[in-house]
Amino acid sequence: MKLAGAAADRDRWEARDCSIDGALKIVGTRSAMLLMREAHYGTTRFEDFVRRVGITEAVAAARLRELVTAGLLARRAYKNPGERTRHEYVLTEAGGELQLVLMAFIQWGDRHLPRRGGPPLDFRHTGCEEPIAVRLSCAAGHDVEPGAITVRGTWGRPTPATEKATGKAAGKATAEAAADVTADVTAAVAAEGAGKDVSPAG
Amino acid sequence: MKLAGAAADRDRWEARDCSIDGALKIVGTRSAMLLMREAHYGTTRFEDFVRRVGITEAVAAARLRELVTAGLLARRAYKNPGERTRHEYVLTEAGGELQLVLMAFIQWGDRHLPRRGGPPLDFRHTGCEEPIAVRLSCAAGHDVEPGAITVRGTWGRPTPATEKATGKAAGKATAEAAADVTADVTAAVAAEGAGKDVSPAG
DNA sequence: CTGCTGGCCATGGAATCCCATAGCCAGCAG
DNA sequence: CTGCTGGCTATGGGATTCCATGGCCAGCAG
Repeated sequence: MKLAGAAADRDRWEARDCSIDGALKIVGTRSAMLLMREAHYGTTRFEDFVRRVGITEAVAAARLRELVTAGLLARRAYKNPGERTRHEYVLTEAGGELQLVLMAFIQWGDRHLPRRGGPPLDFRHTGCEEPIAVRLSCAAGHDVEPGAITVRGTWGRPTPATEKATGKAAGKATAEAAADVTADVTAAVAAEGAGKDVSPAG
Repeated sequence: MKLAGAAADRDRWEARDCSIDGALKIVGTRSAMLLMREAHYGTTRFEDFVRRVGITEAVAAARLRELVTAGLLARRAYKNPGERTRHEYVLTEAGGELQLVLMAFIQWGDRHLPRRGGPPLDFRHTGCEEPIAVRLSCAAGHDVEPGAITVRGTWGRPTPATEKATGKAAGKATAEAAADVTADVTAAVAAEGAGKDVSPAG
């Protein structure tokens, strides 16, 4: 990666609003990540989560509640005929998109974790049956080699992307930052409060 | 995802050798993941890691040592003229390939974390300057939609992939598994006893 | 009414992770 | 020789994360 533009001097900005850090606050624990793994494998019931992940009910209950609050899972009532009403945990859109993170982990682990006998699971494209890989590509369709990434801060002078990315919500901050690029990062990038408003989807 | 083949019945196998779990043992803490982030942003010196990640020296020292042991970073001596010998931490190949995990986290966080003003960083393909995305694709070049993944266990009858994946390192296991598919999962994937009948799921 | 099951909460204790503070050591500057 | 700086190590305490055990509750079976 190459830092450029407003991000060029790494000591001038703090990565406080970093998406990695934010994501880790939600799925940063082993139990949370493995629960999401199980959800992607199709598990929906409390007891199945507990058994398949190998955690205690207390931890499962706490973690599932957090994941529902964070909008990665939705808790839904359902009822099989002749049975009592139960609850199931289903992936929301946000939870479903965690698939790329899970697949990236799996791909990395399959390649770099010392293990006897190759990867335990085989992931293939349904239908064409070719093996699946996580890749980096740009909007022009090019494969992106690991070193060919340029990172820019969006708080400085607007780039083609920040024009529309920040235009709607941070016009003021953009103007400020454009005027003085030095002492800005914590004001424009970092922050603390959080609005949470999540809608369960598909 | 669709579970198929030997993996079809989720209650018949344990995900103990799971790559996600294995990866989390190495980069599962906030400090480790953020240190890897900084390494990808080009940081190499101890003090810079401490300051830029915002952790204490004690934690940085411990985590860096673990990451070196795990093979994600390499500790190298170097000497600028007129200065004492110092050590730098540089990415190994395994560490470099964690980029997909980091980018997947960033992409997910940029889309789903509530935030005002859009993502703080902008990642573009060096040269062509188009925005970068993490994607799933198969060896035939197709984009893989989230639902179009078929997951199979490699411990059962060999798939086209396990032929060569396990062929070099676990030829014996493959032979055993092919001969008798029953007491397999615990031996190949998990580790604990639970020999039950397995119907050749498909 | 009692028993059973699935889903969940409460408690106590252990382990892990982190911070803050306070050193230690090597080597260059003075 | 002393001071200073970068790169650590040590100690003590707090927060988080987890496990094990046990209890609570809803609702269906008997």
